[in-house]
Amino acid sequence: MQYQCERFGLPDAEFRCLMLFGEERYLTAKGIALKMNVVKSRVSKIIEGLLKKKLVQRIKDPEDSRVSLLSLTPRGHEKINNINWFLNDVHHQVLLQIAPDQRKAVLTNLDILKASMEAVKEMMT
Amino acid sequence: MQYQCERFGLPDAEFRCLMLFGEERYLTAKGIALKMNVVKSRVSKIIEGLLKKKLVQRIKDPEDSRVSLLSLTPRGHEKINNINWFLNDVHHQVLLQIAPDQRKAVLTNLDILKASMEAVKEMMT
DNA sequence: CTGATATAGTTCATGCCATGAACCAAATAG
DNA sequence: CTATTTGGTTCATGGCATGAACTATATCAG
Repeated sequence: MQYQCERFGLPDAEFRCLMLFGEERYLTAKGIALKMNVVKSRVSKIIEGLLKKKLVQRIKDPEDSRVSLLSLTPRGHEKINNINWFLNDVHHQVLLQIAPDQRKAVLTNLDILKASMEAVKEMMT
Repeated sequence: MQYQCERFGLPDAEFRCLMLFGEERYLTAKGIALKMNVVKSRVSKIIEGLLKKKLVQRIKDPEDSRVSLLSLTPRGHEKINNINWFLNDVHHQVLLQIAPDQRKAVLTNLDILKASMEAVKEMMT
């Protein structure tokens, strides 16, 4: 069902992890755990899959030999580009479905809703 | 992480299944599979959990002895009421965060977005 | 009526998602 | 130089979801 992430031949978690490298060149397991909001043991597993698929590579941090630095391989870069291309296309199509004079309103109202939901979430701690 | 469904002491899938009984008095495994969009074997598992928690009960369909009819127990009704109460409260609070003269706009724009996304989804078959 | 087929459910093996505890090794603080 | 903290890995556990194999009942065709 929800495995349309299959579109890119990646399990969901690996997909999300891979996309993090769009923002930063090097990531550590800890950093990924933080960004993905999962525990580090989970990250180990995810990285394992990505390494096996040769989408990321791992080098030792010269400054701290406990940490390993993860970065994209060429294949990883290529994959991300494909994904972004697809995603942009979909977003674009959705916007095209909306009457031109409404597009802006939809977007700003979405932001308002988001902010409201986050405020409530905050309140509910 | 996503287990805030823990709030109601139910795994996510059981929660979603339970809520289906708000719409209909009796459900069959097949019907649940359809509504939840999962395969029937999965439904067996979910029902098992709900039965063990005494939230739903099962009787034989007198018309067709292959099917069993699921319905809420009193505890199940009570649970659903609690959940609905909570959900309504949250939705209400979110609305309260939005400036009164914007509320309607947010809602209608959300509908527009939803429709657009569904249209694109349709197109992409 | 009877045999073939369709339908409702269960069980089992598999795989992904996520957590938490135990553990190792390197870094840092006293 | 110990003691503690920190970055990672491994393992056990449990929820989510699928698909194949199987049981039992229902229905259809001859």
